[in-house]
Formats: sequence, C-alpha cells, structure tokens
Amino acid sequence: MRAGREPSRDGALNLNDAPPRQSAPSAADLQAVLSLPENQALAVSIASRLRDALLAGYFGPGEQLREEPLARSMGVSRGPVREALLRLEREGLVVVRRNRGAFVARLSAQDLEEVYTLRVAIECLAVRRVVRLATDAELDALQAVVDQMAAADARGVTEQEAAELDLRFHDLVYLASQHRRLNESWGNLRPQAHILLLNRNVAREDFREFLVQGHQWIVDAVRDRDEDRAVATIEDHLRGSYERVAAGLDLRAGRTAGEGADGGR
Amino acid sequence: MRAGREPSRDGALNLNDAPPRQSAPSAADLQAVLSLPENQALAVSIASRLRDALLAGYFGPGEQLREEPLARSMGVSRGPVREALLRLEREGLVVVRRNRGAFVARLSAQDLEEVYTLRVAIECLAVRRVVRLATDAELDALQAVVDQMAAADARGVTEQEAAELDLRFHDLVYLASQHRRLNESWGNLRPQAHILLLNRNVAREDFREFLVQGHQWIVDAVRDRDEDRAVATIEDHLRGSYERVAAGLDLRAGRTAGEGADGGR
DNA sequence: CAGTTGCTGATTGTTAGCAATCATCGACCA
DNA sequence: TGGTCGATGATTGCTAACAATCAGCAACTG
Repeated sequence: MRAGREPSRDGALNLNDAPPRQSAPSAADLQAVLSLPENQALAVSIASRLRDALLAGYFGPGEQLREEPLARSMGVSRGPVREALLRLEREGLVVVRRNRGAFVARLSAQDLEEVYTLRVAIECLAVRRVVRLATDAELDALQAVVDQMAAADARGVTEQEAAELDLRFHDLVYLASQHRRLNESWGNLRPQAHILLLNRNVAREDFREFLVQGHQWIVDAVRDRDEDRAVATIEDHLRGSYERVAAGLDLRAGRTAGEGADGGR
Repeated sequence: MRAGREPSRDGALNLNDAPPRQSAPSAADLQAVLSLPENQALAVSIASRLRDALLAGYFGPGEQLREEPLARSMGVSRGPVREALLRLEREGLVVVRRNRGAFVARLSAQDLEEVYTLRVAIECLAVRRVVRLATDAELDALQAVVDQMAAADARGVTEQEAAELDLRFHDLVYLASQHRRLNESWGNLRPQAHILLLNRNVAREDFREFLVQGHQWIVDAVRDRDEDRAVATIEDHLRGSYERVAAGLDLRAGRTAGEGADGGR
C-alpha cells in the first residue's frame, strides 16, 4: 500500500506560476487573480491536498500519518506538513496524540450525532440571517445548485457527486449569512460532514426527492422571506440527512465488523 | 544563543518537576498528578501565557506580535511561538497576515454581534443537552459558582472577577453538555467572549441582579428539567449580557475616539 | 514461567539558520 | 516640486539537524 512514488511535487509548487493572460480584466478581477496565487501558503496548500486525499479514502481509518514520509512525498520539509496536520486536526479529520503522531480520525455514531446536532444549531442561525440578508444574486446561485442537482440526478449521480453538490449548496447558505465566525465554524465542521455524506445511500428510491426537492424547499422558503418556515425546513432537511447517513453508517459498520485496525482513539 | 542559564525558561519548563509528595494519594489522584505535566506541550503552554497576557491588556489593540522577541523573552525558539500564534488566531485573539505577522485583534461592534449570535446558537444546544444529561454533582457545581458570584458581589466585584466567574459558569454548562465539538467551539469563542466581558459596567445598579440572579434562573430551570424554559432563560441571559457589553463598548469607543494608533502598548 | 526492567529503533518536539517577502525610505525624473 | 521607482533593513516562511519521548522487544529475576 501507499506507493511512495508520485509526481506530487509539481502539484505543490505550481502555485508560483505566472497568472494566465486575461483578455479584458476588470480591476476587481485583476485584483482577485493577482492575489490568489500568493495568498496560498505552503501549509495551506498541503492541508488542502491531504484533505482531498483523506476524503478520497486514500488513507485507511486509523492509519498513522507520519510527517517525514509525507514531507518527502510532497517535496517539502516537515514544518509545513506539521502545520497542515494541525489544521486537519481542528477540522476533525485527524487526531494528533502528543509524541505519538497524527492518525486518521474514525467517526463513530456519537461523532455523527455531534456533527449533526452542532450543524443544526449553527445552520439555523445561518438561514435565519440569509432570509433577512440574501440578495437576488445569492438566491439565483442557490437555485442554480439545485438545478445542477436535478440535472445530475437525471443522468444518475454518484455518492461523491451528490455529496459535493450538497455541500456546495450549504456553502452558499453560510456565505450569504454574512457572518465570518459562522463560516469558520462551518469550515471546521465541513470536512467531517463531507466524510459522513459519502455514507449515504443515493440508490434509495426517494433520494431524488430528498436531494433535489429538499433543497428546493429551502430556497423557496428563503425567497419568500419566511424565517420560521426556512428554519423548520432546514431542520427537517438536516434531520433527514442525519438519518440517511446513520443508516449508511450502520450498513458499513455491519459490513466491516470485526475489522478493528489499530489507532482507534 | 541558548546561554543555558536563564530564569525565564523555568516558567515554561517547571512542568517537569517531580510531583510533590502526597500523604495519602488515591489511585485516581495519582493518575491525574502524573499525567498532568506531560500533557502540556511547549506550544500549548506558550499559547496559554500569551492568552493571559492579551486578556490582561498587556498588549495594545492592533499591536504587532513579533515572533523573535516573544521567543527570546520566553526563552524558547520561534517554532513553538509560531504554533502558539496560530492557536490564538483561531481563538480570534490575533490576526495573522501572510508575510506580515501576527497582530492583536480589534473587536468591532460587528465582531461583538457575531460572537453573541453564534454563542446563543451553540449555548442553546448546550443547555438543551444539559437539561437532559446533567447529574446532581454537575448541578451542585453550577450552584456553587452562583454562590461564589453572590459572595464576590457582596464584597464588591471587579470587572475581571465578574468575567471569570461568569465564564466559569458557562464552562460548566458546556462541560455538562457532554458534546466534544460543542466544547471545542466554545473553546474557540471563549477568549473573545472574555475580552468582551471586560467591557461590562459592573458598577451599574442592576448588575448584582443580572449576574447572580440571571445565572440562578438558569440553574433553576435546569434543575426542574424544563428544557424550553432553560433555553428561553439562557437566551434572555445572553441577550442581556450582549446589551451590557455593547453599552460598555460604546462608552469605551467614545472615550478613545480617534486613537487609532497601532503599536504603542 | 509470569512479570518486570532496561535497551533499541523510530518518530515527534524543538532548535538554529537560510531564503523569500514586504514596508520604508531615499534617489531620480518629468 | 510631486510622483514613481529601486535599494535596504527587518520580519516571516521554510529548511535541516539535534534532542527528547514513546512503543516494542529481549533479557533478567523472583
């Protein structure tokens, strides 16, 4: 496992490439384009790549993530890798034990319950603000994601695709809430929610209704500026998501029962 | 340089001292005593000391925190200081700008609003769980803090004392909620709440009623296992706290209007 | 033979030093 | 004389090497 040879070095260092030509850049676009590459520190980039790898299931649950091999495979030193692992720790993707190292986190049923109860708490606040603050453009963006869901669902959707569209919708909700700390909280919870979402069973018959219709109802409530309905709708939606993930997790737990690899917290 | 002999190092490293003799240590006590020193990494210890310094107002708002002077004054190298500053960043006490350094955060009126709206969201979830889960011992601990508030208030209380007792009460609430992620969220919000609490005006006539009686009502509602009342009570309590802090912040902003200078502590 | 004790290899925690980046300030030019 | 551009000093970002710590294993002892 874990074939060490990978051309990953380029992936980390292409951040310094010159920005591509723009035909007619506005002042704002130019500002964004020019500030993008430099805004990405090495540690952030590494954290991002490790996060992707973890979400893709490249590392097994409970597996130890040693700093030196990771640093070598990415062509950097241990410093930024260390910082990246600390970031992933606060995102709940890894568990760091003093003098022991970082391990891929295992999400138990209790973790699932914690993630979703906390998510309900902060996301209700988010939608409440969105109902009051959302612009038409933001509403259109939400609707666009729902449309993408419908299109993806029509041609058949994978767990991964469904999870990403789902998360993208909720990203927009938090963004429109205009609340920095709320966005940060979501940023810390999001990767765990992502992992959990991959356990849903998209093959279930009512999945289309849940995914597409469920989000559509939220958009409708927000568009109608009906705060109470929006909150109730998102509560129901998250409860439904929770139950589907729990069902999927039980299935998977049953399938891999007695696996019991090391590293469990 | 590492001259070896320097007294400042002791402050950080006296964790390795042999544990003092215990006359009749129980197994649990022994376990606690022996595991305590090693659980504290250097970066954590430094973050703690810097946090205390920031809360004590030792650094002025907007002042830059350079890594090398901090490291020298603490007798360590820049590495752990750097990690400590990142911790303080996620606690909202400092702002780190790439290639620019760390600066003491300034809390605006919008920050105040964000901290309190987020706090209401997560603390309502916390009390809801506490109502269902709290043991008699935890209820007694909450009551004990309220009693301490009454005693402190009777002999006259400073802003600092009031803030610490206030925070201690809410710490216990989160602890009793039995929700790891909720406790982490509170841990990230707590230092900002602490700073804001120092702006309350404890001299106001109704402060005793607010501090002592307000928390007593919460304990009562929890003891009666009345979930809805407990949530409503804590919502009111936090709203009251918000208004007092906002009033104090306005006062202070008025007094120091046009200050705006960075740097000088 | 069970339990404990002292080694050993590997991994993290920490340190010191080098390179890249940014703000500041002075020189140059229209 | 006002404004822009290029040097300069300071500070962060990163690297590589050193020291402390821990799990595992073998030898020892009762």
